[in-house]
Amino acid sequence: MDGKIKFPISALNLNYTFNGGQAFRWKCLEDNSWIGVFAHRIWKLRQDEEYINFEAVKSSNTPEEDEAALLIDYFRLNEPLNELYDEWAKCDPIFSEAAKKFTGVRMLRQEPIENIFTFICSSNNNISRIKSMVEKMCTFYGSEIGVVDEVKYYDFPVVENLAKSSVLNDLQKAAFGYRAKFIQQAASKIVEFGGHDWINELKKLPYDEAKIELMKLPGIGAKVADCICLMSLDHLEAIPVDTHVFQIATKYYLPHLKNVKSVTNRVYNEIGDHFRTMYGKYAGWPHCVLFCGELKIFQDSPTEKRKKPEQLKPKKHKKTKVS
DNA sequence: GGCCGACCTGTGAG
DNA sequence: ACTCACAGGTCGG
Repeated sequence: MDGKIKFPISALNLNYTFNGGQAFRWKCLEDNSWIGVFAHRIWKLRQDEEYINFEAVKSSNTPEEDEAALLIDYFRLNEPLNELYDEWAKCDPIFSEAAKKFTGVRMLRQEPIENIFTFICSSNNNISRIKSMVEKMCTFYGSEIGVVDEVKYYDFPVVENLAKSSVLNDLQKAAFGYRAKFIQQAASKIVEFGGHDWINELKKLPYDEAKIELMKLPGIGAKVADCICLMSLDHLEAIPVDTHVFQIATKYYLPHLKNVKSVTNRVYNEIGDHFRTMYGKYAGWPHCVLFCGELKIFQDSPTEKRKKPEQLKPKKHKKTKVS
């Protein structure tokens, strides 16, 4: 490994953080290390009790940087997570319960362009297809960073590449469906608005104004805009209200919304405001912890199935890997 | 301003 | 094998 950061595993859980619906490019390898891309590098991460061990591969034309600092920024390691958990637990017994299992969930600070186009793909879509679409964008339009374990890794494409007119046809052929048009058009608009300067403005604007700006892009409605605000623009009070969050809200906090026909703008804002009133400025973070509790991927693990008895049905042809 | 239906396509449960 | 609802929603009427 290239380096290590002294950081307890109790305050960063890579599994919950990477599989909690924030990012779509991280993969867990058989030796329990994680491999993924950000900051123009291929990262291999491996934790032990005390340290985050890391290895970073970059292309020859990528400038040197303090790579530990890049990790600290990406994982927001300077945020005292245990203290924050304590605060949120005081505000909310439901959080307190979820926090017992979901420790070390960190809001990543992702790259806005990647975040924007990933979440345009996410709408009305399933996780595995979202992942494959993101990888397609990277291999089609991203530059190769390097090879690790005989696998090529690509950077997320620059926005100018996604704005090209040929992208529409390419992505339609690659089965992107109606999102092909959203991607090409959104990229064009971002370039038109000023590219990275526009992105940087969004970070400086107040949350609600940044959200309005984002919603000028095709394929970005309230929910996706909130994902982007929360995950890559440092607006941690954003609460993306999707089907899962709606379920959580009606089950635990706002039962009167149980039989609304659809999540209208009014309902959407009521749910977000409820979380913000409860938790304050960082509301999106504890929301993310609660969200983990709703995800299928984190349920029914053999050691802790206590949710639904009917899921104890015998599984056919289930092969268990023995390591 | 709120509500409703259509929407590309792959995945996974039945 | 073969449906068919659904997937971290958005858009236009």
